[in-house]
Amino acid sequence: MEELSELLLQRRRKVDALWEAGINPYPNDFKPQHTSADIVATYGSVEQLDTADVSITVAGRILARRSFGKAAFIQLQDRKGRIQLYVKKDQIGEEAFAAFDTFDIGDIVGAEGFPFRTKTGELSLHVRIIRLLVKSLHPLPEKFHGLTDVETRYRQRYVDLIVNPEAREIFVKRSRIVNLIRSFMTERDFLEVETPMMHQIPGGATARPFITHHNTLDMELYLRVAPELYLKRLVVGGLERVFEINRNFRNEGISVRHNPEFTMMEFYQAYATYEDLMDFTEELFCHIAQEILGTLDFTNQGIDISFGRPWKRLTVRDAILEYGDIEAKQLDDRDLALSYARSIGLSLPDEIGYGKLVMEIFDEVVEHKLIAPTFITAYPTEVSPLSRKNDHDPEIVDRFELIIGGREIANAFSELNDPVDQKERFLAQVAEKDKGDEEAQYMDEDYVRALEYGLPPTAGEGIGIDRLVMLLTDSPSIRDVILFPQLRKEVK
RNA sequence: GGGCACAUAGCUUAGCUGGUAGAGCAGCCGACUCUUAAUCGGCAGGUCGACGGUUCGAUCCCGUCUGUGCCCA
Repeated sequence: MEELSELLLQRRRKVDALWEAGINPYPNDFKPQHTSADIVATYGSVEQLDTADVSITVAGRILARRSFGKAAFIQLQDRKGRIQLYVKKDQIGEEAFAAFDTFDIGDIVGAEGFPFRTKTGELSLHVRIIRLLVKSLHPLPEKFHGLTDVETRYRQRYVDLIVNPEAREIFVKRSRIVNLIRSFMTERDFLEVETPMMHQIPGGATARPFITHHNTLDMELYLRVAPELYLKRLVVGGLERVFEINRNFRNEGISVRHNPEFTMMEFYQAYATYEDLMDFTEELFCHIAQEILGTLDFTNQGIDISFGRPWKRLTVRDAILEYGDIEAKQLDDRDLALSYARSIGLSLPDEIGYGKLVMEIFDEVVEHKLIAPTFITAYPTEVSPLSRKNDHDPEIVDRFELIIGGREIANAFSELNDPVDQKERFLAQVAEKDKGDEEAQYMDEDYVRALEYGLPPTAGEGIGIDRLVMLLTDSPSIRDVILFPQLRKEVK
């Protein structure tokens, strides 16, 4: 038997007392017909309320209570917001008022009454009937500061959502953003699909997978790191425009930008190029910002960001030359570039490939400096095993990443649809894996076979939903936009 | 994986060069029929994250561990 604090014991005694009095502390027979927002919508603009014959029913959690002996104000919170209730002894009756007196902050109640304005003009509900619907056994956090301890906010998100309206708003916005994306895609004739989360061969991204096991089939399975290879199989199958909004899992570190499971929207459009997708992305992002923020100009963590079009486009090479302290002939020479990389503090093996080296330099000297939306293009073929080679320069691919606020938000490319080339690229990845690169990709024979049937010329893109939500809700950490972020085991 | 910081009542927190803790809110009792961080009087609530060490004595100093945050890889 766990030891309970005085506070918790008091609440439990109240529940016991209710049972003993023949009252169920957890009834389920109350149907609220209105929300707090309904009351405001209907009566909020009416100055003189003559509504004593109106009947409103609401339900919600008691967040605050101000008692005066024979009357009290309580603040009720439901899914739409908050509304003040006025409870008066000579209105609800002696017995009901005695019961009401035992209600605690945190309890869930149902009430019936009529709207009115208090002396100070606040629209409130004048209660005729009030009932306990759920007895809460825990005291809520302090009313003024709320819950600020980040660990508790993440571990007990339900408490965070009860007492911190800002937290709730973030997740309401997140839902709206996802809905906007979904309808934007659907209106452009994209088909929403669901592809496997459990892969026999993890593919579609350079990342370490989570491994799991299927008992009946006695087979190792991997949680997907990306849906890419399955979505492109669908394009082979003739579903020329598809998208999926779902979770990816990557067995990597946790940071303010990384959660082991995170949400991506991936989409593929036949007969499009990566350049088409840059325009498409600008349109999508501007649409979302306009709907969510009402503007294309906003601030994120105190820094001004504008979605004003057109967005800057820059090759990886030009970006390094612009933001790094390095000359072109230095960057273009592998050995000189390697010594430059080491001079800025990167520790890299001697045998590192030139493409990887360039991206290491890019990540170090450029990425965090790109605040305004910027499309970075012309990625090394070596680090892009699923992208189409550039027609004029086989060392680079037709790919871009979108960087906003110093963070990668999207990744897109014209798809590699030459099965012979794809097989060679897979083999190069396998060689890297054999050399010990745990992030290198696996050979996927069936995917090559699908390409052999013919993948239409296609472009595809992945957009990080969590990071997009961070951007539009001004959240400093990915944990603020994921309802239940991953944490270590809780200590008792 | 490395570095730095933090962990005190349900919540938000104070606590000086080491002498075993103080507040606000919440709670309980009492007063109060228009408050909104309601007000007024009283009361209670703490193995100071865990385990070791130093010391006559540790919330405080040292070590290890756990959790969290930030930075780096």
